[in-house]
Amino acid sequence: MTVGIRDVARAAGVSTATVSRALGKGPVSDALREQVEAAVRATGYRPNLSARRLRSQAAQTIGLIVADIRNPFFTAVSRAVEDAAYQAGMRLILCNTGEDAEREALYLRLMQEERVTGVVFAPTRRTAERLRPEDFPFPLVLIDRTGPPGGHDGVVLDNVAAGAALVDHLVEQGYSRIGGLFGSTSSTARERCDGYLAAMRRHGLAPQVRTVLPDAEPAQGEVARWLAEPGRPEALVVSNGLILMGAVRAARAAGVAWPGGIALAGFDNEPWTELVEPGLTVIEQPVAEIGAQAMGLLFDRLKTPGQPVRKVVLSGRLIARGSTGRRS
Amino acid sequence: MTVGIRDVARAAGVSTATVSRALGKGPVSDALREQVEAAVRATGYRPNLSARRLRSQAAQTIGLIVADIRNPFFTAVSRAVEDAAYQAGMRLILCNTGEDAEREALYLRLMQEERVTGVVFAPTRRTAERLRPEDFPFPLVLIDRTGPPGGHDGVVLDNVAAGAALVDHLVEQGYSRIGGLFGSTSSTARERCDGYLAAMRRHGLAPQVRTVLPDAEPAQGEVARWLAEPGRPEALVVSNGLILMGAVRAARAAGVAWPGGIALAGFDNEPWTELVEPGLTVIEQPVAEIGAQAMGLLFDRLKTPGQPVRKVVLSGRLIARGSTGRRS
DNA sequence: ACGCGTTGTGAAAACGTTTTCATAGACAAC
DNA sequence: GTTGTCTATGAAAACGTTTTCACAACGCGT
Repeated sequence: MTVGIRDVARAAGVSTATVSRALGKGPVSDALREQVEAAVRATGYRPNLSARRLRSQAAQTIGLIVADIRNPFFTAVSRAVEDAAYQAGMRLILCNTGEDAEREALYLRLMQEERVTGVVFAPTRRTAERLRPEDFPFPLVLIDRTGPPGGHDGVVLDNVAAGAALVDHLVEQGYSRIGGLFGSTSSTARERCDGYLAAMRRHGLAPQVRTVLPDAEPAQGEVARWLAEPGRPEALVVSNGLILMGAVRAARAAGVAWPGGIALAGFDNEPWTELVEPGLTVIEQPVAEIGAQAMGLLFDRLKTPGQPVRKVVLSGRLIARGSTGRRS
Repeated sequence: MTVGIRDVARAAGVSTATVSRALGKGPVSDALREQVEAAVRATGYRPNLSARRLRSQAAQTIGLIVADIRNPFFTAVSRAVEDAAYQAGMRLILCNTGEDAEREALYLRLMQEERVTGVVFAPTRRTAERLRPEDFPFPLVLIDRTGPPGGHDGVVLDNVAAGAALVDHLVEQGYSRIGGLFGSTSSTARERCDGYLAAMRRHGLAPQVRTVLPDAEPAQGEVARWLAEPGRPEALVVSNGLILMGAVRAARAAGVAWPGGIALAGFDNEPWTELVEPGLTVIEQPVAEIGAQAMGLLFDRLKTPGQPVRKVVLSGRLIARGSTGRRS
């Protein structure tokens, strides 16, 4: 039925071993190599990667496990990861967990069964805490979210500093009743909250924190409720792009303009944050570099398994726009 | 080193065949099945999927090949495809081509070598034209873009109708000098252009068409140039979300307000199109359904290989917003 | 008591490669 | 001329499963 390496061997008048070597990097005379290549063209042979993987024990595959590819942060990171992977001759298996610990476990098990070369993973806080390196036969690089210190390689934003930077900026612009709305599932959101709290304390201001599932709809609901309350904040710091979108929606729906009605500052410099008047103040994450660094860490560990665990901490960049204009 | 099925068999005191059957669906007595399950737990056995695939000739893998996962249309579709795939117990291999025909060919070859169960593919026009079913040993479902009639199953938008609908809407709102800016690489863009042209003709208006690489930067540049010309249009129809973003950017940069300065209408109801004042008029595509239908077609063809080629044509929905407000 | 299908099991073949091992030949050194 | 070190090659083992095949044990109708 399907043409295999033995068909090629027969057509070229050589052994299967020689075909394998000619196609790979083994030592073969130029004459035979050409014969083999001709035979490959003649037969239309395509190697069977499952067989190759089984025999050579090298999957040449990396797994990418994120909460939701529709989150533009993960979209951008995944693109960088994919580029690096294919550049290294590896394929990418994509998994969306929807912030669900059970699916995380399921996919991690799947990765073991695939015998993948490595995994890039953005875990929920719950999973990150019980992630033990010795349970995984492959390098596991954490992105965006981080686990207990010393566990796995990872690349994250300096979330505490970023959270504080937003507060500092708002204070500088004349705001003092600053609320914080953070995602409930990730260590990242918690760190950003920590930064927020530290900065508020430093400025002698009273923090108001709420948490929410990190998606647009829950965030919109929570902000709508918040805006309707009597002592509502003058400014809001939120912990990611989806929540920011929910907040914008809620403010629009409530007819609250900004920065007049409520100042808004968040994370992720998505294209639309510049476009929605008068522009949203955000911390820009170096998304492409996060993905590239993650793959870098992964390849390094493959090359030098014994090396100490490394965490790359990247800095965000504050982009001030109209949504945090000076308080009048 | 790594624990295999024979280790489990030894631990359970049975043959490897029995282990395989106990884990799969073969007939095994309850007693032995329990013994096997215990042995699996005890040994921490994880099946090797490469070996399983090699032997059973069922890859349980579907490939997804798109231009760029960062295009929100593809992001949303891919999420739907992934959901359907994992629900059916299959994994997803993701590939970005960047609208490059060479990479498309590369990835299609990769899919053959992976012996995938099926592929969902959004080809460039160039590739779509030379896509012959007999070259592929697996079902290939085209999304968004379409090939020559009768070639492959596919699910697309009714692009001609959608392109015309935007023109009709603009005419109704009082515009007559309506330009069209379309992507240069996809059949989709061409069809939307056809719809635009037909509608313009029907209304007795003179069309002005330009094409551009379907990404935000090229589009922004083209629109900026266009706006600077003397006989510039009063309204612009563009063929996808990225181009729309470029157009908005260019209008902003040129200080041209809308709908006053230039009316804007495009495709893809991304969240930000509602948020950027006064809202952008777009054709909404049923992204989730496109992905789901594609997988449906794929599974149908696996079940009934001989059935005639099917093309599912879905309708877009016009969402009128402020960007095409009545011409004053 | 006999044949006969059914069911559960194990031995061994098969899947399509890569890799190990053995060997034949070429060439250099003594 | 013998020995030794290469290099290119082929035969066969190996990778870890599933599947085929053979067979024993069992219940059933005659």
